[in-house]
Amino acid sequence: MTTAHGARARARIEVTAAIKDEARRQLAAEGAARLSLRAVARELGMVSSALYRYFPSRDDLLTALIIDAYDSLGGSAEAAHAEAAGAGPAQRWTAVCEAVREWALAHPHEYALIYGSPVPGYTAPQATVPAASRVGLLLIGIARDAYRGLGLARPTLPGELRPEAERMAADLAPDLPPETVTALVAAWAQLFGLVGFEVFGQFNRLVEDRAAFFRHAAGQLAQGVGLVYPQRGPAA
Amino acid sequence: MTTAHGARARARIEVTAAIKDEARRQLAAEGAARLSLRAVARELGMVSSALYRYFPSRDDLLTALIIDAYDSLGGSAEAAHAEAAGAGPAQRWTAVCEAVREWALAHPHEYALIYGSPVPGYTAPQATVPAASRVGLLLIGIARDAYRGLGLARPTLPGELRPEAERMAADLAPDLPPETVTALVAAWAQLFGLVGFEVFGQFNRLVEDRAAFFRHAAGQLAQGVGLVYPQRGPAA
DNA sequence: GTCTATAGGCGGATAGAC
DNA sequence: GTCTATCCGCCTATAGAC
Repeated sequence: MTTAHGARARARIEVTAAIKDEARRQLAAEGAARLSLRAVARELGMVSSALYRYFPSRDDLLTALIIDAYDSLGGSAEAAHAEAAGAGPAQRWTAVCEAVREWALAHPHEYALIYGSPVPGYTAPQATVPAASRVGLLLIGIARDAYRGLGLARPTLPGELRPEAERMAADLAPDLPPETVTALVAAWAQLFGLVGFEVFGQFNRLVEDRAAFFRHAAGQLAQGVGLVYPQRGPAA
Repeated sequence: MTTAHGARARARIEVTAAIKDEARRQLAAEGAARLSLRAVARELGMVSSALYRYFPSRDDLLTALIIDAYDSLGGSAEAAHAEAAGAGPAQRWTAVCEAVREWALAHPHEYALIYGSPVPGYTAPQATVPAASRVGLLLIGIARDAYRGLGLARPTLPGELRPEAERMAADLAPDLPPETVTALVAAWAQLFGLVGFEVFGQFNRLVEDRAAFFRHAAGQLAQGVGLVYPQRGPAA
C-alpha cells in the first residue's frame, strides 16, 4: 500500500516536473502570454486533457512557474549571501546583487515572467508572496546587520516623505531607521532596473563591459543605502 | 487630381490612425504578444485582409506602435523639460523623471511595450532607435548644461571601469567626463527601474505615497550623476 | 490518469474578384 | 482598397469510455 502510494506520488511529482520543464522551454519561445497547455502536452507526447489532472488551468501552471522562478532566484541570492558570510555588509550587498544579475542573465524568460510586463488577464495569487519576498528580505537583513554593527550611515530624507517612510519601516523593518528602509526600497527597485535593462537588451550597443558596469552601480546602490563601512571579515 | 490625391492620402492617414488606436486598445486587453490583426479588423468593422494594405504584417503594426509610444513618451519628457527651462539642472532632471513616471502611469500598456519584456519572436528594427533615444538625450543634455555651467560634481569611478567609461563617453557624449556619462547610464536604468516597479505593481502594499517616494528617489539619482548645485533660474 | 472526440472558438496570411 | 473564400493552423476546456 505505502509502496504503491509512494510510487504513485513519485510518478506524479516526476510528471509535474516534466510539465513545468517543458512549460519553461515554451516560455522562452512564446512568452508567458502565449503559454499553451496543448503545446506542452504535444511536446511531452501527452494529450492535452491529461494535463488538467496536474494543473486545473493554464493560470495554475503559470502560478507554479512564477513561484518556482522566485524561489530559484531567491535561492541563488541566498546562496551567494551565505558564501559571503564573513565579509562586510557592502561586500555582501554586492554579492547578492551580482547573484540576482547572474540568475537573470541565465534565466531571462523566467526573469521576464516575474519582473517583466504583467501577463494580461492574469493576477498572481497571494501564494506567490513568500517566494517573491526572499531577495528583499535578504537585502533588509544586510542593512540590519550593518545597523546593529554601527556600520550604517543614515541617508537623508525630505520632510515630505517622513510619514511614508515611517509607514514603510513599520511594515518592513520596524527595527531600522525609516530613512534606511526608504533607501532600501528605492535601491531594490533600482537594482532590478539595472538588471532588467541588461536582460531585456536596452544596453545593447551601449554598455559593453556590463559586468564591471553593474558591479560599480551595485556598489553605488549600497552606498545610497548607507552601507559605507566595508568591514573586512576573517580572511577569505 | 491633387484634391483627389489629398483626399485619399487623408483617408489613408485616418484609417491608419484608427487601426493604431484600436491596436493600442488591444494592447491593454491582450498584451503585445497576442496582438492580432484579425481582432483589430473585427473591432473596426473591417475584414482582416484589408488591414494588410496598411500594415504588411503584424510585426509592422507592432513597430509602428513602439515608435509611437517612444515618441509619445519622448514628447512628454521634452515638454516637461521645456517648461522647466528656467530652473537649474537638478530641477530639470527631476521634471523629466516625473514626466516619464506620469506618462508611464497614464500609458501602462505602452510602457510595457517599450520597457517591459521583449515580445518573443519580434526584434525591433533600427527604425525605432531615434524615438527610443529621446529621453536619454534629454538627460545627457541636462548634464551637459550643468557641466558647461560648472554646476556638475564629478562622480568617482573605479579603475576597472575606466576603459568602458571612456568608450561609452566617446559614443554618447564625448564632451562630458567619462565618470558623468557612466553615472548617467546607470541613473537612466535606475529611473526605469523605479518607474517599472510602480507601473507593474511591485510597489503594491509596499509603497503608498508613490509620488513623494519617486520625487525623492529621482532627486537622489540626480545627485548620483553630479547635479548637485541647484541653480535657481529666473523667478517662476 | 489517460484516451478519443467534440464544442466552439481563435490566429496569420494569400488569391482573386470587384 | 475592400471584399469573399480559403488554406492551414492554433487554443481552452469538457464529456465519457477505459
